[in-house]
Amino acid sequence: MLLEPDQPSSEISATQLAYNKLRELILTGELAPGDKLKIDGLRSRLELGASPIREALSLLTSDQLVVRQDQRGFRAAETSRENFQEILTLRCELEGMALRQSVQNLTEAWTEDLVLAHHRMTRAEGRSTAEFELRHKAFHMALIGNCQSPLLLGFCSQLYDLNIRYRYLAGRASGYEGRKIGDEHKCILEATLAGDFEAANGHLMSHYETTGAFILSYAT
Amino acid sequence: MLLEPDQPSSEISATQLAYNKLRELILTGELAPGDKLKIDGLRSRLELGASPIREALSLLTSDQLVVRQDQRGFRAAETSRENFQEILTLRCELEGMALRQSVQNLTEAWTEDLVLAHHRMTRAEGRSTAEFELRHKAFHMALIGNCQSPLLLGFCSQLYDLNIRYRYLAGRASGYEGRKIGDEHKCILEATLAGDFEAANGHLMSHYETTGAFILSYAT
DNA sequence: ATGTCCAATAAAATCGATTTTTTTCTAGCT
DNA sequence: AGCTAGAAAAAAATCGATTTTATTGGACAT
Repeated sequence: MLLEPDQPSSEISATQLAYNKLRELILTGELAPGDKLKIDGLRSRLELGASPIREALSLLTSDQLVVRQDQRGFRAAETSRENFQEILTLRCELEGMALRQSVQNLTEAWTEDLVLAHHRMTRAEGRSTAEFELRHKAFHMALIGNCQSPLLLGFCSQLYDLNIRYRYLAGRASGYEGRKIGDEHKCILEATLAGDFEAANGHLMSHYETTGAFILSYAT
Repeated sequence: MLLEPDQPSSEISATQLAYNKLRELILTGELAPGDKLKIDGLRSRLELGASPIREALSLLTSDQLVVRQDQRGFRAAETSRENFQEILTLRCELEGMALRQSVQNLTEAWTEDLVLAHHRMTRAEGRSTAEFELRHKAFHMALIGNCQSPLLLGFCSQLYDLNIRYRYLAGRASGYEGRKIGDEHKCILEATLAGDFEAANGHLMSHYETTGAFILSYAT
């Protein structure tokens, strides 16, 4: 018989590790927009060789979180009011599209995924920001996860990340103060479970627009 | 005085070179769907070191042209009928969206871009496939290039590439035989220049649907 | 003073070699 | 025969060092 030797949480490649860490640093603003990302600096900061770091930076470039300059290295992508608007608008359009398709294909299995994702998010509300943000994204992805288009989901995931970066940059918790965020999610969930696309989409869009307006009011 | 010493066409990084070549090889099917992409093999084939090749493969992974497997290397992405359908559908939706916005913002400068792109495409008709495909993509990107959303353009560009790969795989020229492709483009162009989104979109969509049907009829 | 050229420094990009991991092959066992 | 374990081979992933490219600072000439 073959026993699994209790994999010691390694198993993950240095490239993946670098990607995860750098992504986190940029999303949270610890690496600020426009910052030069020197290979040597990151090498000592992450205690990794140049190769996995360069690979990770290449991946982040495709995610629009990093910009590569000819032979002059990498920087964290700049931010701007226009860029934020663009992300917000496009996100609404693509997620609306994906939500419509998801609701059209409504199944019992997906219903269960949704309920579960929502439950996990509410349970994570008290915990760390990182934990909640993870569950929050999972919930939003679950809402559109039944759309039968992996490519569209990938685009939405990317836009979600670009958007959340602005929320971090505007200061922690911003966008959520003074709102019953739990209620908003509940409305979206219930309309979706009921198969009512128009209602669900309305709630979802106003959820985004409200958060967006908050963030814009904070921006330079 | 400072003379430009007639840059000897280098200036391009090994990574970019690897990216361009590999992308071409995969799009044209010279590297077939599912093919194992061994670093050593590519190293000798492209006469480059491992680092730029790995970086290029990472970028192509984000493009969905390559798939990375844990610590088991890279392969050319698989193809399937469903995947093609997904690409086609999503492309129609996103390009429709982008075309609408482009037409709404119609300007004299953009009009000129369009006419120019169309002219270059028609002039390239007799020349090499590579030359024509370049101009063909440029024309289609120009049609939606006035939409004021770089992110959306990026998505469309990616979908265009994924789509054209299927056209190559179905065999050269497929999708175009027995059609007056020039006329189709002309219809799209003229409706767009006239600011008639509905007409332009109709022509564009049927252009894609027709090509799509051709390709599907060839697929396994 | 201002601008240009050149040397010195710093950083990016790339390569070759080493280390890990996966895959393949073979011998031994039931 | 079929299966498992372990050795050998192959490939991926990573590292350290080298090469190339960009940036900085200073001397010289206008």
